Amino acid sequence: MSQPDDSYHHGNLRSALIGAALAALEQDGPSALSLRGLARAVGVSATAVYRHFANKDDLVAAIATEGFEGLSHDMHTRLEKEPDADPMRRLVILGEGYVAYAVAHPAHYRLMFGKRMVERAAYPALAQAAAHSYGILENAVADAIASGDLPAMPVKMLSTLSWSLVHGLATLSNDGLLTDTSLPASAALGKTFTQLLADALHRLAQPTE
Amino acid sequence: MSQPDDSYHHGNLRSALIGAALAALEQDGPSALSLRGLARAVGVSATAVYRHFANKDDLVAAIATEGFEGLSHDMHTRLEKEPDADPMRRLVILGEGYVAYAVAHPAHYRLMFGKRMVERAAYPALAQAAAHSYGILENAVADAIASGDLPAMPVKMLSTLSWSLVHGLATLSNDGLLTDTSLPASAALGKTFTQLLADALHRLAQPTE
DNA sequence: AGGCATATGTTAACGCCGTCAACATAAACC
DNA sequence: GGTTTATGTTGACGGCGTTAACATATGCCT
Repeated sequence: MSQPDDSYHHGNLRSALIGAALAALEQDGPSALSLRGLARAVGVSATAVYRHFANKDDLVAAIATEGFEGLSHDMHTRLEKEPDADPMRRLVILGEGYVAYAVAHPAHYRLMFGKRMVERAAYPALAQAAAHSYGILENAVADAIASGDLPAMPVKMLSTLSWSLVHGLATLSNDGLLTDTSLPASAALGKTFTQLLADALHRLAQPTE
Repeated sequence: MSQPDDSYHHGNLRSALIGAALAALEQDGPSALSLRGLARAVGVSATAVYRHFANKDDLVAAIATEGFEGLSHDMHTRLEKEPDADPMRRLVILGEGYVAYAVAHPAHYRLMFGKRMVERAAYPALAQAAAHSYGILENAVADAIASGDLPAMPVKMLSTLSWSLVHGLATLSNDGLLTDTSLPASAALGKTFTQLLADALHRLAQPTE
């Protein structure tokens, strides 16, 4: 009679709140997220939230942290599906997966990079989760440089370049800026762009041959 | 005794409000932007704002519109400074300028792509200003394709790719995600990345030579 | 110049929000 | 069994966006 997940005082409020928050996010967008609304949705008084989160930023940070963990998990899973992929193929898998995750969870993704999260320093778990996600990319880039598939430039440089590309595509798509009908869907663009960048940089790494 | 800019009922409230909003934005970030606060700063009652803006979104849209106009102006100015630049050089100028503008006005830039602006359809002036900014980039990409400097791919594809890169870099920088000390400043990264992408795509456009 | 229509601004109020302080109750532990 | 601790509630405060009703200045028409 003690599942790790629910069953005590009033149910597992903390995770119930996060669940309600995710639902509200994907349904009504980040601006509609309110602590009182969540409490209402879960059937609890407004201030009960403060037994589990110091304040709204704290809740948002927890959700953002979950987002980065989900992203990392997603990318690992995709990599494991192709164990024999070479470094460049792994990079493309990551880029494609990154964009796919972002467009599959637009409001969540927005929250992960939202305004209040600029002070990540105050939320170590969030900072660590974000750093871990980035680390997956950085490792793949480092491998591709080591194998000679990418130009011999600083790892952080090429990692940031790649991250910028997929993050930019993801946010443009989630913000509704890519409405041109002649363009493929954003998830497909993620693959195309990553592949294109990989090919172009690969070519750059082989000077004359 | 009738300058076009101020002097009537209480001063030019509309532009005073926008000015106060920009100041508040750069100082305290977008989340601290409140209509009541602006009214207070300008020395006017809270509801006076509604004589000039239908609601908060309307104000934000006006500010975002100004942002895109400023961005377009900035990019045009940079292009005019190098009248003899070839298509690829013009692309690099645009990419560098884009990032420079974003990091010079971080809060303003965030607002331009903020959550509430997803419904750009409701604000034609904003949609048009944004489309114009994008058009500058698209023209430059089209020229570079026509001159054979970029691969013969759909213009919108390469334009969106370029935009994604600089937009991603800009937002990552503005959100404080590029804290690695070994990395150059974001404005410099803007130039580096754009140049790198241009070189790589250029190389891709010359298959075997 | 006088008078009306319009543009602009104010006061008061509503319901929402985040948050705090004080109080209540259930669980856990000795 | 009684106390500590975790969890939840009520009530209140000030701030927010927004509306309705009222006030005043400006500008236009004759």
